[in-house]
Amino acid sequence: MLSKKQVLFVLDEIEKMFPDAHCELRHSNPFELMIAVLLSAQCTDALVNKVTEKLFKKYKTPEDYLSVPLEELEQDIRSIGLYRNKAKNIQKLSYMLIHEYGGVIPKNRDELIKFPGVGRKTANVIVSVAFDVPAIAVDTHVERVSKRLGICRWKDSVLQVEETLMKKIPKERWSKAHHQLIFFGRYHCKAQSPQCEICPLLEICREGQKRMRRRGVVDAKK
DNA sequence: AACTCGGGGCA
DNA sequence: TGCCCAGAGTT
Repeated sequence: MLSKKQVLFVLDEIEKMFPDAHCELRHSNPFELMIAVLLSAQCTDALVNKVTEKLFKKYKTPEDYLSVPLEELEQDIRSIGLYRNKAKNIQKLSYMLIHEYGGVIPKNRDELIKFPGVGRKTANVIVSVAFDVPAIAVDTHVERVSKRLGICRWKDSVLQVEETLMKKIPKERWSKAHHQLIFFGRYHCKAQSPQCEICPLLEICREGQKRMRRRGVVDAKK
């Protein structure tokens, strides 16, 4: 596994590639962010942004989401997959927010996870982006990149990946590191086509070197 | 750990 | 056409 120093090298190299890594979900307050992150599950955020552009004009408050029939909210987010679950969760979440939290979104993970549709990953994004609380949300990109590079072990669970990242990265860099790993995973070290040939991290990347060796064998056969 | 929800985007 | 996408809840 990579040492702390090597992990910081990774982050510094990604900083050169993506100096403006940030949350790309459209939102102008914590409540909108909460809705947007919930909608983004198993879906590209470009699509989420397209939907929320209209959605946030129609619905401003938790009360707004409860003022329409479930079927109407479903139609408003229909172009996003899993829309029946998500519409139901948004209304339930809105009800809880009003009746149990006085309309104020809690700032700690343990409270946020109690909301339907909000898991550990979503909660981490909310606290880190909306409230500037240090956190590392492990999604598919962060997990894949961490395992390929050798920051953690291949068979690590999501929770183990998160713990390892927190251990190897200084707390003040957690939130930024999260977005850096996201950008690196989404735009460079893609699930289907990692661009190892032009990757500045190849020299310390376990999976990248393995891939290049495999490719060398293939090329030699030609 | 495996399964389900799911329309849109892309090869 | 087939496969995947800033996951979470249930079994």
